[in-house]
Amino acid sequence: MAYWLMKSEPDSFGIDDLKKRPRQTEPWDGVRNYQARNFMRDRMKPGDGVLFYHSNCAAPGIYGLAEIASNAYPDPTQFDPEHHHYDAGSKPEEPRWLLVDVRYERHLKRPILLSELREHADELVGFKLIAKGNRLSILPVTPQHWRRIMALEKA
DNA sequence: GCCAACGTTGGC
DNA sequence: GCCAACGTTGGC
Repeated sequence: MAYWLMKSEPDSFGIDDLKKRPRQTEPWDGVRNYQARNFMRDRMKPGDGVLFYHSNCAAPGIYGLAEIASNAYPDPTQFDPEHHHYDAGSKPEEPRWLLVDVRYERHLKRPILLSELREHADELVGFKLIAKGNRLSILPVTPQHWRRIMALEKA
């Protein structure tokens, strides 16, 4: 069992939206970065834990928990010419982009903001989220970092 | 809105 | 293979 952090912009799809979904589950479509795709394809397994992160908003931070709910499968939006994430170079017989389903677990009792995570940088050495210039939308989280972040929720 | 950091593209 | 130009991400 592994742990992940997944970013989303709450203006388009936040943790509240995930909670309201049928079966509280949503295909995580639109990932167009090879490193993030490879995490989904090669390392994510159903049952893995997810920190649901809100980016590009007034108070960026971790707002809830989710879990991986499927193995990786082709992202249908890559084949839809009308879709914002259409990729003309990807062929159905050889899909370039994959996704996983993500299922809502719970909101955090309180958000753990990026600013607070930075204050605890000494406990989170190596956590890519607080590294400078991080832009990856899916990040692995070590069990140690997961535990420390969970402890912050209760602090 | 600004801008630094990063990934991708494409000419050579 | 190099690297400049460009587009995107995301905090502030």
